[in-house]
Amino acid sequence: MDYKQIIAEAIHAELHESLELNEIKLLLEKPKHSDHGDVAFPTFQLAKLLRKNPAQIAQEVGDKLSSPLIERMQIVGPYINFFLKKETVSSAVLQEVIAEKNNFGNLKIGNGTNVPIDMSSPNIAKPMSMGHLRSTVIGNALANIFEKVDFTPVRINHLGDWGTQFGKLITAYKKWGSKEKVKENPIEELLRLYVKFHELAEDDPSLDDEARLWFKKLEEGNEEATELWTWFREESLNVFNKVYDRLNIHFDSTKGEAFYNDKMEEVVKLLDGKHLLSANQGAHIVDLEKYGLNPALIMKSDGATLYITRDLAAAFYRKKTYDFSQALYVVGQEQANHFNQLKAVLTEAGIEWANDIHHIPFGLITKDGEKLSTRKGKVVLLEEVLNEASAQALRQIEDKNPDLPNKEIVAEQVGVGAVVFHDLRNDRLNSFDFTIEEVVQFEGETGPYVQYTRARAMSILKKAEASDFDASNAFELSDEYSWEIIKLLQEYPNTVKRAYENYEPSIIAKHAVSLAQAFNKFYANVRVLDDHEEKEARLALVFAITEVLKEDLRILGVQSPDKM
RNA sequence: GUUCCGGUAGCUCAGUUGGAUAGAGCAUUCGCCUUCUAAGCGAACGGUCAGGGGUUCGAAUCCCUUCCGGAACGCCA
Repeated sequence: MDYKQIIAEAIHAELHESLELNEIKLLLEKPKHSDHGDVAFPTFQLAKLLRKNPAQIAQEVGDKLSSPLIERMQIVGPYINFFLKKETVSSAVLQEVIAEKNNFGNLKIGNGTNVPIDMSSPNIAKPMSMGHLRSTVIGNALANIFEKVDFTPVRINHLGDWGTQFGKLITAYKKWGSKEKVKENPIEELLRLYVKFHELAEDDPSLDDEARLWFKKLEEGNEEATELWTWFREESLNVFNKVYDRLNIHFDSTKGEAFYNDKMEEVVKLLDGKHLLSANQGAHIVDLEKYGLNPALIMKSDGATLYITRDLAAAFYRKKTYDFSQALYVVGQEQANHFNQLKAVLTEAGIEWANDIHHIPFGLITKDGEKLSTRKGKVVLLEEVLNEASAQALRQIEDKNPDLPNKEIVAEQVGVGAVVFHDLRNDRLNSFDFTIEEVVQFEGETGPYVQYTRARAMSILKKAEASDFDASNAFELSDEYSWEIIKLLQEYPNTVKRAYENYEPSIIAKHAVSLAQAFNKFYANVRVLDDHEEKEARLALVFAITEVLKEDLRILGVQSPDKM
């Protein structure tokens, strides 16, 4: 139920000569303080229009208004404050949630069109760090949000399985590596080799030459190089998949950078055909000065292609394969320049879908104030963070709820939930300095707090043996505590819409926290299971809470244990 | 140097399109488990919204400017 709409209609009935219906709706606001009512109409704009004192207008208009939804009105200076009939609104909102269940909040925006989402994209032979977590969980949450508003998301893991680093890796492996050690501990060993390479290459430039040579061989299909590359890739993927399983995130495509090796020549031809390429110090560039950007380097002086060439090839491939309405790239904000270039090159080439490409940037994670860098060995390993979180959750369960069945499973859901939720609860673009204490928290505005809240609600439903409700019943609630919940439930579709429009999962996370806070206040002050004339309506409210919290968490990629 | 992000309570952050008295969580102190899970609830403490100008009936929010922090800026991805 959209009560703002109904209030707007009531006002419009009196003011149709001065303002359009949606103008009125835009003016309506949600007061910050509950003693200012549920909806407020400020009359400043109207005062300007009618050249009258705003307080006077409020008085005159307010006197004439009426609607079955309005319990009472209060005119405070230039504001008309509306207090809604809690019973009527509660019933309508709960009927809606009960009828729609987890589909509550679904919107018809995308017409089912495809939206490829470039996300996660770890580099082969390197460990997954907290930085990859961000791309992975933000991408997954956006995929869920897009699905909820009727798009068809395509989760693409654009693996970093190509590039000059493989030349370095092969060089390092041949010099200092062993098959046994890699088999034993693939990522750790490959990382050790990679770090060692960089350390020694600082004093010995011949190593870089050798690495370049090996990469060249790899590009030319040299057997030994290809064999090593394939092996590194396989071992790495096995390790990654374990983490993805724990996060419960899966991909529709794992076509990585290597997949586009044979598709870049076409890009170069296309750009050349449009006379966009110019030679510069032996390299081929697209000049982007008119976009205020530095030139895009399409081909190096040695003939090798670059990152942007590959991403252009990928963009064309995705358009051809998915005919997308939008294409998202969930990649750190430090690559904003790259995506600006990508769009600018496509625009220069006259590609009409260039503006459907959206870079979804996110903030940097640092450790002790320093940027994480695999090369320097400065990493926060994702797997270790998840392990620690899960272990702490298990300790918490042993302490607070030792009789809980399936402790390990719940501990994993709670621990991983804490980490994922932490990454999604704030604005994507915020940077943060990593500390395990902050990430693995179970109290306050955290994932486990939301999970716990829902588990308490589930427990009430179980005791009442209430699992389903008839949406045609009336569910009239009158107390202040349920009213706060009702208002938050009512906002849900708009919350989903805002999350979609802003590509911002944190809007969902904030809604989950607000809802959980409102429910915990209700829980502390209102008895549900006691005999009371509103008991059935209260149970329905509890049911609605469990549904919407679960849906919020599902969108974020967090599990909802029924007990914890 | 240029461009882009950011600066709100001790710490981490909210603050739809500009609206009434700037809000949470953590931390600290103090209350609440014979009643639906205390991973909870309540209370106290805590602020020149970085500084200065401007636009407006009204600015944390928009514009200009200064300061501070971070990032990016052709042969890595």
